[in-house]
Amino acid sequence: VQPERPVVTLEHVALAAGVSRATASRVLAGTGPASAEARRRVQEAAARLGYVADPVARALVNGGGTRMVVAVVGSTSAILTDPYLARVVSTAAGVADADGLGVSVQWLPLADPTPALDRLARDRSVGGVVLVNTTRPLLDALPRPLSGRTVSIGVGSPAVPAVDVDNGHGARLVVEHLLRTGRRRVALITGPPWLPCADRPVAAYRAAVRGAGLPERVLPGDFGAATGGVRTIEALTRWPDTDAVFALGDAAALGALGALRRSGRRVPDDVAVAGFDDIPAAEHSGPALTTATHPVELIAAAAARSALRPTGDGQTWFGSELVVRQSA
Amino acid sequence: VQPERPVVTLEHVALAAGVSRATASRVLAGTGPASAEARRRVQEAAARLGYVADPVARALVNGGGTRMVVAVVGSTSAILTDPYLARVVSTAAGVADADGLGVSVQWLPLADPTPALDRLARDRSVGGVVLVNTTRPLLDALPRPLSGRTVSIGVGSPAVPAVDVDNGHGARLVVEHLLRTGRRRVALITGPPWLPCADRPVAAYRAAVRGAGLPERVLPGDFGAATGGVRTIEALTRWPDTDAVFALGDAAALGALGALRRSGRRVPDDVAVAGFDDIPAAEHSGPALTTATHPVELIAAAAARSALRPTGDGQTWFGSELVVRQSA
DNA sequence: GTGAAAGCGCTAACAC
DNA sequence: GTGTTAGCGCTTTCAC
Repeated sequence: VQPERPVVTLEHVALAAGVSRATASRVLAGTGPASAEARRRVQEAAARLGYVADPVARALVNGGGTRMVVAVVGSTSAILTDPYLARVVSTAAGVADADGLGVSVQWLPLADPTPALDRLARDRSVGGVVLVNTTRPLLDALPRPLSGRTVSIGVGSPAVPAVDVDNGHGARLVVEHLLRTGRRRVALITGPPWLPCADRPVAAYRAAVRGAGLPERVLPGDFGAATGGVRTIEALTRWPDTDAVFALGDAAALGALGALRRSGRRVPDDVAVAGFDDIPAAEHSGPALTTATHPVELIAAAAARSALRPTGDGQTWFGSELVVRQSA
Repeated sequence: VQPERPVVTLEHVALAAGVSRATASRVLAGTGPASAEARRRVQEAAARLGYVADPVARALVNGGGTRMVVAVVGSTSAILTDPYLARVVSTAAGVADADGLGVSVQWLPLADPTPALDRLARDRSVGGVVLVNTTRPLLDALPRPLSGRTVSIGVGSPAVPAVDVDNGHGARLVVEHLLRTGRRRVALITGPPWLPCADRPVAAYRAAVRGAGLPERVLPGDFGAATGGVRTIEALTRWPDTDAVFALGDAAALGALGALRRSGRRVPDDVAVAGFDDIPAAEHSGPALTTATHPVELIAAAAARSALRPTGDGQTWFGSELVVRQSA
């Protein structure tokens, strides 16, 4: 039972304005010439009738698709419930709405993303793709038809523009803060090893620490709180004089906080903890987390916009700022 | 420069299978009769050519729309960056993807939602609507064409089915836990007064507290951390013997935690704090937050599904469970 | 059971 | 400038 739907088509507007459909279309779509008089009458009629162009018909004829898909790479589909991803999708959905487009989310299996990518390339409803957590091999294997309307949040490639936070700079700010406040043995808990956009902050950490003549202590993480806790204990076992833990990702840092609390260490007295991203929860942990900002909404909006209308920019990095709270 | 897009249309499949477009359509769409032989040949051809029906063309002819919109009521458009909303949108986007549909988010001004709703009703690309944070008046003013493909997360109406967490029961569990553990002066910080789905937990609180012969102490909140903190201090000023604060919404509870810490009270020793929703951050606050679960993903998925394909269920409530941590 | 033909609502050539 | 004429890719009567 299809409920009755309003039927105000271009035809009606044209009729009411006393012009042809073509003229009405030109006026309303803003393409092509039209006399001032015609323009006025069409607009008046459209407004009076409450005409809204059907994005579907429009999409059919000019082939721009009807949706943008946010495709996220991960080892399991559990990545789909990630809060960070949710913010990206939600922001993209707000941007796409302005064009009458929708947004979908899909999981791209890290192990074998090709079938999913091919399906995306074939699907003519897909107007643009925003890749999240991409790897270089995946970018290089991107089906031809997708290039030009795909943008990556994270690492880019010659064919795929990238948008991201300047996490190299953000990480440097955090490490410098740690050193400035007297920390001398800083351990770093990284993101997943396969994720290339998490390499920049690691490099920044190494440079800063080495530059100060201090030891590099790097442990692989996965952005998760549980792993953050485990690696923290590991660091303190392996290097008992560790006086600061810097986790890439606030969730991991919160995990570190929990592990330290359980093991009887005082934060920041015994060991300082810093995170990255400034998620909402960072403000409310005990103690509140020192971290660096990650303007997810800005990044997602920029990515969504350029997936829909390619800009030609190869690389866009948004700034990251230090947020000093209690934990470090 | 429109990049080359794959062009395998029904026409090609029909040609390759040696049948007419009509027959190919019947086979592929699964509607109408077709001989076993025709069926086989069409399917083989489709598979071989990698044919994927164009959802846009399909939508144009059968009018189901190409997207679902999540419309959220709020006093300002800032509501669009709410993490809870993000989880709803992201989940809906996953569900819609299965149908080749996208999802958009729109803000419905609390003060005057009508223009936005009318636009929604007129927009033929809108296949379904999921309302978030609705009010009864808004539901009653829902444009006709929208009914039947709209579902509300929160409060419902005769015309609009509702999906929500059973927050009445969840709130009862929390209050009972508080009383069971010896609390006798429990203050409640509510959600925004205009939000009807936040009434059930208030009623549950009143019933539980009154049933135990204890005083009712209700303060209006808005789910925000800042207000949570302010109201907590207010409660302790007005009723100094308050020994527990129950905030509807974990963010508000986290705000309460922060305010208590700053004012020198110990949690849970001096006053217990409980929240509602079990957001990710609840686990990592100091102390970790006692709360009740809110299966947002389950709810959003159910809502999205029934917006797309009406089920006829009037009201669906998902369970809420007590999560006891350190704060109460 | 199958094909021919008529649209869905819009845009884009191509004459006038 | 403006109207006429074709389609975009699909589903769907309606004859056969």
